[in-house]
Amino acid sequence: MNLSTEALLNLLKDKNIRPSYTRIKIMEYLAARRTHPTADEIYSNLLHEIPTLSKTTVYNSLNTFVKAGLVRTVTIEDNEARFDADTSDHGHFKCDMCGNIYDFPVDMAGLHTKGLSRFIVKQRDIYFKGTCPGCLENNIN
Amino acid sequence: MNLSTEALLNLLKDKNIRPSYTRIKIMEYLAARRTHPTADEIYSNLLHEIPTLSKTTVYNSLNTFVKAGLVRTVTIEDNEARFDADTSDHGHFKCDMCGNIYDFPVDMAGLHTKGLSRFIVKQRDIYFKGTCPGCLENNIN
DNA sequence: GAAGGGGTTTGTATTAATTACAACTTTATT
DNA sequence: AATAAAGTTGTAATTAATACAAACCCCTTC
Ligand SMILES: [Mn+2]
Ligand SMILES: [Mn+2]
Ligand SMILES: [Zn+2]
Ligand SMILES: [Zn+2]
Repeated sequence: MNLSTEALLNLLKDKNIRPSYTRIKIMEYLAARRTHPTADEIYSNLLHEIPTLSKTTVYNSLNTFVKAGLVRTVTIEDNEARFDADTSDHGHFKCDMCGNIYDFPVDMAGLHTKGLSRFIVKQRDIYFKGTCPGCLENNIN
Repeated sequence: MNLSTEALLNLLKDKNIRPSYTRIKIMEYLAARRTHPTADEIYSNLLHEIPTLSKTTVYNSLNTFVKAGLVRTVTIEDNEARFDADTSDHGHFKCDMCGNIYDFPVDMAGLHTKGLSRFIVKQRDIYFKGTCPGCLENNIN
């Protein structure tokens, strides 16, 4: 990730998404970090830069990106969707103490499943939960 | 699954969950099917049998079961939680046409991941999306 | 440069899943 | 039977997400 603004502009154009100022800012925000933010987090953090920003626009833009395949939804939590500009194969780990969501590499080709021979699989999501190294250290009682 | 009512009763007792009539009915409903119902589905379908049932009770019971590890939450959709009395290792496939959620076997031990050596993993969820065989057949245009 | 049109953004209202909470009921204990 | 503890219920509150119409922006055409 961490695309240049120009590379990002072409990414949107290729998908026939008009690269408006707001969309670029939202996409830049997502592409620049690994934090898998919620729509609300994106809205709150961009409000300083774009004082007229509406939360509906954030949702509209994110839905546009997801439909185009530029962004993936991370549903590791049951109460709110998170977003990820990294659409390459990887897993997500959520720490039950700090709430952070970490990326980790997964060998999708080596993932052995049964009974799906007649299914068409379009998307694979792998979600792990537990405790992260940082929280394990801080929690030496 | 498809436990006898007695086996189910012991399951609850072992976890120090008092086996009330409502809880048994909810647990039986879950254990008897593979459909991964929502809280609302459980509520609607049990209302005939338990006319005084409250939706809050369904949520309370499900949360109790999940905390005790008797039921798992399936967050394959971003808008509502689904529930599963089968807590053994298996994956979930959601068909984007009919919306059905299917179980499938996964070799969790053979799942190769990297960078998690210092993490404590407590839960593993595997969610696939695509089209199921039934919908593929019906859709021969 | 005014007029028009398509796409974008915005604010507000609405929907819907989930939780909070206090009153009420049932079950267990003495 | 009295009392305490746990479970259930109905209503209100919370909150993520969508619906929708008005306002806005940008580009083309006259
Ligand atoms: Mn990620
Ligand atoms: Mn299942
Ligand atoms: Zn942590
Ligand atoms: Zn299907």
